[in-house]
Amino acid sequence: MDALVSERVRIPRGKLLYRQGDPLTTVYGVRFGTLKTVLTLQDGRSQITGFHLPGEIVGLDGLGKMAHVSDAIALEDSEACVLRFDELQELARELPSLQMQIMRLMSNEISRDHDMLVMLGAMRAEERLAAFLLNLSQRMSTRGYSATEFLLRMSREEIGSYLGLKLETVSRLFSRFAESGFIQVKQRQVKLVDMDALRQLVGSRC
Amino acid sequence: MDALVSERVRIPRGKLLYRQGDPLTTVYGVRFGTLKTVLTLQDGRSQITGFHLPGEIVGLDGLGKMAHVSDAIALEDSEACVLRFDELQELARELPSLQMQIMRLMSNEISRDHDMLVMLGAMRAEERLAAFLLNLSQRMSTRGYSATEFLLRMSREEIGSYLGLKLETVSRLFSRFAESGFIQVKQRQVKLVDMDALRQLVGSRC
DNA sequence: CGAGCCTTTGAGTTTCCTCAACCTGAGTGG
DNA sequence: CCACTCAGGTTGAGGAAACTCAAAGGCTCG
Repeated sequence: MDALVSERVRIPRGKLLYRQGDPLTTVYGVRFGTLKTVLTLQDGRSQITGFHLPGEIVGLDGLGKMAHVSDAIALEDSEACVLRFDELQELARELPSLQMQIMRLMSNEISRDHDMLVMLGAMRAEERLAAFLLNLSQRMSTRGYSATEFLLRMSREEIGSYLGLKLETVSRLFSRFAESGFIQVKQRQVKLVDMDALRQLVGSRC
Repeated sequence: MDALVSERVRIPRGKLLYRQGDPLTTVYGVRFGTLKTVLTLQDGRSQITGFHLPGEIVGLDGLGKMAHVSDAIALEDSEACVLRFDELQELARELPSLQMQIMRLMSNEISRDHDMLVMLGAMRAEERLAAFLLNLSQRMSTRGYSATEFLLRMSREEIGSYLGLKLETVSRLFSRFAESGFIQVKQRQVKLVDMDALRQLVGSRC
């Protein structure tokens, strides 16, 4: 796998790694930092389709059209390794396990997207934010960071865009969660105090 | 591709093709009929993640976990061809074009899901239904059916689940669209009268 | 240290949901 | 063949959730 990494790119905060419509010749593995992928409609409305942490692959969604279908933007100074898609394909031919690995990655992305559909389609604002925090917590912990205390790399507005809510709603929810003693928030520093309460929030509703 | 089709299965209306949690050894190509895929939460709430017409592949989302992550249910008497996944993988090794084709399929599904995320996250009820009808129209027409007149295979409730709305809301929207002269509806028979108006609905909002 | 962005909070509004009643049409049994 | 039943669909009234608009305070970064 490492043999594929032909080069690396640094993406300063706020800069694009790729742009909607760019021809797709490469996909990227996030090395460090955080990216968001954003899909923009003709009328200017946009939706964040994902936040991407180190170890995750971005760009796979454009493979069918051989062109990127979203913008990828760095939320903080980040680095990604470049995976030339033709080389990847070449190597996959010789290495069935890699082929399987790629499919697994894509399948997991589909699965993740379906979870998001449930979130946007069937959950209330409160539940969405709780689910978001728990998901982030889980991902941070698998990367060796604290599961309970971390820094949000994204603004309230970006969280809102991801969750299908307005920034004011997100802000109010943070305040409400803090009031209820579920979390502590100081700006973008978040501490999950009562994860069980959050889990119950997500799992509740009948 | 045809060599892969080891067998076919008929799925009578309302019956399951596979169930959430089933070990994944096969994926399916819809032959005729219509399927829905449904993701259910612990608390019983569920979300329809897709409607699947002939020519589409279902089951790819479970590949990462090697287990199905949704239920697939027939909306009408349907038939699917069974693609054994191990054979598929085997053949893909020899046939790079097939490998590419599978990736393309999965990528398209990711892309489609992202469009759904935008719909659920950034669009109003009215826009969602308009987008749904236009999408269905487009898919019917690529299958050789009329782009303007077709039979909905799903109930108002199922449309609602897919679009993140309640059945009453869907019903009211149908009535409103009909009143405005955009469509004609009689039960599940729909006729798109003014597709441009529908397109404008989707593309509006600033 | 100032400018601008991000965030918080409040008040009022809109959208969609909930609950409820009623209608319609397809299938069933007398 | 007709009345009955029942699931699916429509429509209305009222309410809740989230949005919009607005104002003010707090960080961050140049």
